[in-house]
Amino acid sequence: MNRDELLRLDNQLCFLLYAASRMIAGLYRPLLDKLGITYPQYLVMLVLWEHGDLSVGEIGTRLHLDSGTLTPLLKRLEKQELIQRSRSLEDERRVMIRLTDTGAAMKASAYSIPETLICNTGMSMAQYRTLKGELGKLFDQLKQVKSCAKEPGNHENL
Amino acid sequence: MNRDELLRLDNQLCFLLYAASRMIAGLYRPLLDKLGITYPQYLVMLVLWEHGDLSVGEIGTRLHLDSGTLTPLLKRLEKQELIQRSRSLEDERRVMIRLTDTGAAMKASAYSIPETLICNTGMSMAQYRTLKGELGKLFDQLKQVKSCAKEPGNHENL
DNA sequence: TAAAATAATATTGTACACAATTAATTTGGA
DNA sequence: TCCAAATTAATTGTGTACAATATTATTTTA
Repeated sequence: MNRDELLRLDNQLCFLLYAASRMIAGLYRPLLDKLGITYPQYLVMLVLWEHGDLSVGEIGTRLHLDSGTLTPLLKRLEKQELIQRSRSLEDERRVMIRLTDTGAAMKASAYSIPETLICNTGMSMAQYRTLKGELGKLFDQLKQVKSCAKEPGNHENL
Repeated sequence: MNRDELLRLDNQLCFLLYAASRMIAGLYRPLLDKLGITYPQYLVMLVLWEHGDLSVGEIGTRLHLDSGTLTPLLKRLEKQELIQRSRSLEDERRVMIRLTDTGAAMKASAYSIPETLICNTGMSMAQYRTLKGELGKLFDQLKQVKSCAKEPGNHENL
């Protein structure tokens, strides 16, 4: 591949990721509209349905989001009465997120979403598994790169 | 997989896409900071470097972005004097985007980016090719789904 | 144990995304 | 030809992302 080929949009893996991610989020939208939540809010709900009460930071670790993103998002979920936010008693720096009854009950309405979505993408089960495997590998590598970049003295390598 | 398994974050292909896409964008950031542009702005520059002058709509078709996103982004690129915006003379609805000399010259500084980035992800060449192939397939299928949804009378299927 | 370092969250500011609406222009019939 | 439909961008409003900073609470350490 020559220099110009390397810069062609179609040759950018990053663009495929970027575009596919947004297109998939677009497929979620009509399903999540029925629940009255956005796609990032849905990811937060998934984490809470799976793990129960978590602090803002623990949610952020799992979703790779910081408080700048999560704080306003969680306030919106609180306004919808899907979660409750409260300072931890043991450590008053932490803000604990707890599902309300409404929020916990929403899980029942969500069970059908994953399958509907895979179906709507038009992917075969084999294709789904392959892609998930490859993306999982990339994801794990990227997590390593990220944690490596955070080590002291490694800020200039990237 | 039972119902609860289906809703686990780790089982969501969409989350892998979403997280990996943002992490990759994070790897681009230090490289693009040197050029003074953001990742979506870089994608616009890629399209212009590849195709020359294009209308706002043509850029949007290639990047799957609408004028609500592109108009302010392009105004920022114009302020940096990387592009020029001007109404088409043949069709005054269209706004043509043209690279300035500075914008065209920036391509030379970008040639090294794709390889640096793949290297920084830690992916092998084989892994890169496999993932790109699988993502390409998904992308093409999603494009079909999207165009299908746009056909009259198909709004409720998704 | 008091000051310094660290940690957790919130806030501020900039830049996307995208739905919905608006405005201007072009096009295609009746 | 004239006008309704379609096309193209811009605008408005909401909701992420994320860097940088601020704030408050905890932990370390001198």
